[in-house]
Amino acid sequence: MAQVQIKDVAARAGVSSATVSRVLNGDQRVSSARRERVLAAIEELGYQPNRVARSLRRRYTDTIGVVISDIENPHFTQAVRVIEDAAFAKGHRVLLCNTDETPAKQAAYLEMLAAERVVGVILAAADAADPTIGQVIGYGIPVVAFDRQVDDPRADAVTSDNVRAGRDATDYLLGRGHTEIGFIAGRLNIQTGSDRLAGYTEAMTARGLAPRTASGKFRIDEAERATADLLDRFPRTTAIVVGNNLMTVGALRALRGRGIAVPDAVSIVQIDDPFWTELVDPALTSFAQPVRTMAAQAVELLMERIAGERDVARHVVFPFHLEERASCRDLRMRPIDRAPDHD
Amino acid sequence: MAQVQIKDVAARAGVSSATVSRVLNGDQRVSSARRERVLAAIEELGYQPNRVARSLRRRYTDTIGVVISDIENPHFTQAVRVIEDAAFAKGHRVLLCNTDETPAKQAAYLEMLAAERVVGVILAAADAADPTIGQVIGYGIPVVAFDRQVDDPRADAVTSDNVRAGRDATDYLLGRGHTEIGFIAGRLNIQTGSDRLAGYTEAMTARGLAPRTASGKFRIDEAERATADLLDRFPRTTAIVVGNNLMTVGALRALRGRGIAVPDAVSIVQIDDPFWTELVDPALTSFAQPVRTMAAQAVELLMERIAGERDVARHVVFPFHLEERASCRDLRMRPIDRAPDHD
DNA sequence: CTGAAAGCGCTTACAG
DNA sequence: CTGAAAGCGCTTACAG
Repeated sequence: MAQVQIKDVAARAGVSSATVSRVLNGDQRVSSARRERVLAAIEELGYQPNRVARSLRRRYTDTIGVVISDIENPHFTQAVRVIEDAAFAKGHRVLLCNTDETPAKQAAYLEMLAAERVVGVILAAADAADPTIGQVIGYGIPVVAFDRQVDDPRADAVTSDNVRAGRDATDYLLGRGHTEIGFIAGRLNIQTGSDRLAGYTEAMTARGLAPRTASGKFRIDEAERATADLLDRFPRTTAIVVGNNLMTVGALRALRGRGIAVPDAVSIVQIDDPFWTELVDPALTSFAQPVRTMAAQAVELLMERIAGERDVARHVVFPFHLEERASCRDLRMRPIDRAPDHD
Repeated sequence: MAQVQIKDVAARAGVSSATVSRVLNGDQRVSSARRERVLAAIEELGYQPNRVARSLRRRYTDTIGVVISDIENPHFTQAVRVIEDAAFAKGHRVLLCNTDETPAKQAAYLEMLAAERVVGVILAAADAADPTIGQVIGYGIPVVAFDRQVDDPRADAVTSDNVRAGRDATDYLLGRGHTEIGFIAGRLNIQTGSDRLAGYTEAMTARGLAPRTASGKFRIDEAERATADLLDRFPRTTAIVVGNNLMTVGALRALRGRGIAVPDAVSIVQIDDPFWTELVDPALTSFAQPVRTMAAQAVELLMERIAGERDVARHVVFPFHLEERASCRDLRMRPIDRAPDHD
């Protein structure tokens, strides 16, 4: 209960607190005789340096803040895993915050991280325009935007080419003869949401087709409702692009609820590729992001900033890649239940 | 860059630092005139109190440590979500640590949390016997074991009735005419792993049947291998109980890899019930834990300890419940492809 | 109600 | 190589 402090160790070893501190911090200018005594005393007393005091004195911590918008989304979970691993290996701790896509929570957490004097922040922003981001950077704390760009130009960023993913997913279906293609969008105030929608819209209008969308807000339940809504409005829909992995769960629930077969009646392309995708019936054709690589990149950018090795902001964009599975039907093939055309 | 401190605010407001501190901490004994001036100065200067200094002075933080063993397991993710929410609502921050089921990492993180002087710890232990747990408690920091019991009797605990889940899952299959039942076990040095296995073994031996198990170590890839191994050793297996949700992914991969149909050739019962379960083909019959309720309970126990309201350790155990879906075949029914028996 | 002063437990120039 | 002393930025008895 009464915690052992540096002066207790010093007394036991018969040296000053300064010497104990030097041993603790690997300062070479300590005689080996004294070093041994100090080490022995630390061992005997079970001394644990108080990191709060150390941080106060040094004026910085060794903690990095990671702010994500949805801890229940495997996309972010995978990223956190990589970030935490890399940070731990470099002697950093991770203070993890979950904003639930709520701007107010994001601001509160960023303020906390600033007050905590963390050395850096990795942020999947719920609100790209949040002025708190600028405040954090103003305190000299580097910020790396992950998954989503932020407005402040001083922040580094690691993102995917979301516009392209939306476009490619749509083109994939267009190329297989679909034209009645719907889109289940994420939150439109979030870059991944609006960019993927923009890509879809671009691909549709390039072919002279009218977009047909509904918002699932990156959530399972909302996506289920949105999909039902889309099907009501456009009963002739033959294909749906779903804007992220959680919304796919909702979309599939809606389709099953109505007894609509995938891919026979409606084809599905998913943006994202979580680990359970291939177990679904049918296995889902997906556009996958290299999440782990992206997370590692984010840590790398942050470390460069913390080390003061770089002053100009960098923005790294990763491509998606197609995982072709079984959830899309090719409408150019002869339908099974019709008589063959003569040619 | 040059951060605003309490003395800057004091100077601006024409009061002492003590007064600023009192305003900050809601001390009632400050005249409203001065309070207003202080508040105005804080606003004008954009002052953010340094929490590190505050923590050092107060000798405690408002951070709680959450140590989980696998952040990529939805079971823990759901729990973290609830814990973080509840903690935030009560003015606490969460320092999240991921041990990857590694005892060494657990010890390192617990030491860090102790050095950080967190107010409490929620721990899903990778190593129940870790002496560091006792050290943390010895520092006066309450520990609540989550998901898995720890050896130190001073810790509170919130767990599920894992023995019973293993037994019930096995009995479920026995009741449907299966006898050639295998078990894909988790890590046996972890309580959830050994308890579920114990329940399975109990149910089998009660019927005079020999257990047949393989260890998937709570991991997808290991479970795939383990399942293949089990099928090699026991080709007549008609049913498998899988010890957690991630291992189900591996088990299904192994079965599909060999073209074994579920449930026609082999039935599956899963312990755990993640959100993607019902999308799998076939939807999986599962024994589900009330994870969110358990997480909320863990926070509650921790808060009681932090508030000093309770001295004796409590252990709360939750039951699993059966979600009956489509992954089990009833062998007592007449097989479709055989001629009817005469009776 | 208010302020001067001590102190939280470290680290680090400074002097020797 | 070593120690005495100052100081990190707050909070909180203490005295008034």
